[in-house]
Amino acid sequence: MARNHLYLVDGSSYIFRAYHRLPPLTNPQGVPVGAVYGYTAMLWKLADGLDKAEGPTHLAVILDHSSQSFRNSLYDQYKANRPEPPEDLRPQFPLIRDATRAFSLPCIEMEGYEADDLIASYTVAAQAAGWDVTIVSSDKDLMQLVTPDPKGDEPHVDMLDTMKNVRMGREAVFEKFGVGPELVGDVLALMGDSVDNVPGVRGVGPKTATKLIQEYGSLEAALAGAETMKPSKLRDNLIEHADMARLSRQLVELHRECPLPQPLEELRLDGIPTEPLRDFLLLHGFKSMAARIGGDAPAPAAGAGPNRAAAMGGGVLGEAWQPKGNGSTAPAAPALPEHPAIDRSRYETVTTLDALDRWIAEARAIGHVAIDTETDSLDAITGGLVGVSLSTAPGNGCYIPLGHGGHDLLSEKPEQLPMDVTLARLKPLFADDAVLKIGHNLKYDMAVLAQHGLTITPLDDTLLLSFALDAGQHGHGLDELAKLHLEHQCIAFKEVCGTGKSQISFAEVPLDRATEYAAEDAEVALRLWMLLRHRLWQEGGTKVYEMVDRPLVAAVTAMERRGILVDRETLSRLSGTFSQDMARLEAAIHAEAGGPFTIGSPKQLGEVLFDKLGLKGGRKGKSGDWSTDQSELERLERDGVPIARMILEWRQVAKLKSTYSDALQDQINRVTGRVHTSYSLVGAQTGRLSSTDPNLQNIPIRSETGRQIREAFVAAPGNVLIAADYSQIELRLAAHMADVPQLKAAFAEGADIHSLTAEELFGEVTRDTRAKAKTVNFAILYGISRYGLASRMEISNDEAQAIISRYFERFPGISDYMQRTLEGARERGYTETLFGRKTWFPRINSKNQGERQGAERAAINAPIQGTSADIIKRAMVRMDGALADAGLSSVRMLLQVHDELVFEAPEGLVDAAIPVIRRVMSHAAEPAVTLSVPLDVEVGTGANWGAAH
DNA sequence: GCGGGAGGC
DNA sequence: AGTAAGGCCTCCCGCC
Repeated sequence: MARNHLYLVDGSSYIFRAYHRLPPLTNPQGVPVGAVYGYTAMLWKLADGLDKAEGPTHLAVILDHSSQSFRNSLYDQYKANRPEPPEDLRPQFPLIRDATRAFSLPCIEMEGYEADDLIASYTVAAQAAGWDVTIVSSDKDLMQLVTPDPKGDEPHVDMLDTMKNVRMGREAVFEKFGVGPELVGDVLALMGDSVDNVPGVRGVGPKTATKLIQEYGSLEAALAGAETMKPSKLRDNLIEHADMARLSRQLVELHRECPLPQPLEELRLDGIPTEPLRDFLLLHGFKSMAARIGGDAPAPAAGAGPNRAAAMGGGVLGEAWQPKGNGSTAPAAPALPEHPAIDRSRYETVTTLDALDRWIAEARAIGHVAIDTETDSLDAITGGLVGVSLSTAPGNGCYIPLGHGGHDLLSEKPEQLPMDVTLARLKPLFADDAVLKIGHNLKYDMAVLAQHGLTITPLDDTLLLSFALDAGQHGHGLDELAKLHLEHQCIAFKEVCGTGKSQISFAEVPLDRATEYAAEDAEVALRLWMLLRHRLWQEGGTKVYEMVDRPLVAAVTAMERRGILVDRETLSRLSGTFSQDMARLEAAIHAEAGGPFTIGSPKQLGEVLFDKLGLKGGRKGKSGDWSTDQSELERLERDGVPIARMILEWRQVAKLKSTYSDALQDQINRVTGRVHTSYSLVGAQTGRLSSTDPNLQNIPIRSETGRQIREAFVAAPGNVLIAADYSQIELRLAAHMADVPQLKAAFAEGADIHSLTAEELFGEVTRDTRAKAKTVNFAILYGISRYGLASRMEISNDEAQAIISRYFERFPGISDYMQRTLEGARERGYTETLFGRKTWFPRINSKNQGERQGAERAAINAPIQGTSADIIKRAMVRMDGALADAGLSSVRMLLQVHDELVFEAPEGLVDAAIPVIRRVMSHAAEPAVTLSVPLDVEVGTGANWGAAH
């Protein structure tokens, strides 16, 4: 018999978060109900988990009765400077009680006590009765209640963040505070809380507070130890504000012995009467939820898009709360309110400070704002800011021109606000924790604004939202999404600025036209955000978005801005050598061919080789031309055709020269003197990053000639480059995900994985069998076929098939994994990484064999490649903080190459940096995922990138 | 603007 | 019945 499990819902804090995270819905009476909707859906989800292992047997909602509590008598400033809740949130407070009553759930509040104290008291009482407790909240104060050290069968207390759908136990508390729950109060007392106006100690934030408590073991010990600390500002502050710290400790202490207004047993959850609930849902227009109760509720509107499938799930609630088979019964949302069509004539051009302030106030009042920046070039690192557009709701938008005109002596500079004054006013808004900034590819806007000292936080990015939901389904450009989701055609950039030679800078666009274009982008981003946020929340996928991609924006922006130093001299010397090599080879090739032709033209080359010279065995591609690819030329070379080798060499040198030694010189930024690549966070369907302008993820390394290019990537004077890469990460993940005991054991022991495979496949380990085994291992990751392996290994299809069969026999987990993955992809249409990142495969059930097989191979590869991408991204998100915590802020992460991170560090700090880098990377999967294989990280250092390997 | 070819993981 | 037959990318070039 499972024991009782009490869920305590922190209703007051939930509604604030729901308000900021959900679209501003209104009910048929025009009352805003976005937060109420979120709250209702959350209750639904919780009550729906009734029969599940971790689900509630008892449940109560706890609310703040009033803002007065014993804390006010301790400290009259407590919560004194809390801002008033936003206008459209206030009417939603009483509705929270209505919603709770509609579910016939107990709603507990008490004069003079805050919700936190009631929650603490119920938690303690339930624990004493031997119950488990889950606190539904993300309030950091409540983390003090999490059971410090769950042993065996003792009842436990954890927290559940329903918005992010994550449970937080002791580990999560550690991750956040660096100490166990029992010391959280001490940390909180030191750091203070500006929202609640808990004073703390001046100059002590979360980092220092954690460090002090870790070092001294408690607040009192830290205060006592201050006297013996070495003289510093911190020491002075600790001594001077010791009383404030002690007062703060009392303020954050939870009152655990409040009288319980309702006894524990009365909180039992055993069925929800449907009548009052349906009435409530219909009253507020939550139609699809109402429809799922059954009865005479009207069916959701036809064509409700993504909501429809969920709405047709039907009947869950009416049938005594049986959870559905797969357990993930996110309630369907009400149809989003119809917004008026986009009307560009309503946009405002902001040219006065009064108007600017009005927009800023509007953004603060509503709690979110969509932003977009316009520049005079695509280069975000040094491009000039031309204007900023804002939108706070469907139907509005403005453009603030800042850098128009002045480039053309004939045209006058239009009337506009001064840039410095405007940015000074926008700066606090863009950094305001209470105002969510929405945009499409905010990494670009962040880079542009960073030039002026502005930061953007917190943020939501519609590009990343779309990617989290629909990777593999379609592109994620703003215009494409507007067409797809809003049925709206955006003004194209080229309609405003033209193309080619006659293209003008955005700074030259007349203000009326610029306003239409720029404000439209902001409004479209805002409307998309409403839709996509909502879908993400319904369809799942928030975890990877919240924990990985969203925090990555700032990390990647910082890397791009840092850039990497490239030595022009080295490159131009290489270009010279390559020119000579090419001229020499060209002469020899022409002599051999009996006349000049364009070697770089595969068409001409094919004709020369197979028609003119009459070489045998060529094959033709679908264009009807002879194939002249590497394998074809290598075949000719083996047949003793000397021109083949020369052509191969010519191609290699030509590639290196045009793509790297020549092109990279042009990419050195005039202003910074460094090369700043641009990373796309949505460039690869699997979740990998991609790099462009220039692509720094394909700098040569395999050939000796190519490797010389790497030597041009150098550390700044006094610094060293550190290259850290995951060893065999994809094979390790395959071993874990497919659960292959031999492979896992080999990785655990640090054995050579290709040798092990060679032993298993061929019975002996030689240079030759090891090389073959390596090829097979990689082919497996890419979704093997006997044909592919045969051509790669230059053996017959039958031989290739025999090797594959033997591989599957030796490692049965691999073929099971492939089958499972494919079945999942066929049924659901997508695959998932260990962290829950989805990739869609719309062609997985195609009737076209080629398409289908291609999708199958991709589907086998995606979870492995994608999990690897998730892991290195998690490492990147944590890296700067970890380095800073270790006092290594001057160690800078510069590049990511899929399984490698490159850093630049002052010479004296290299030895200190390496263990930090290694630790962050090798533990990056944790705590979300515990791998059954170690993640080894190989680290090299050097004056240049070539030497660091 | 496409496709072949080649650089990386 | 026979074909084509390794995953994820970006960049350059010739050619249309």
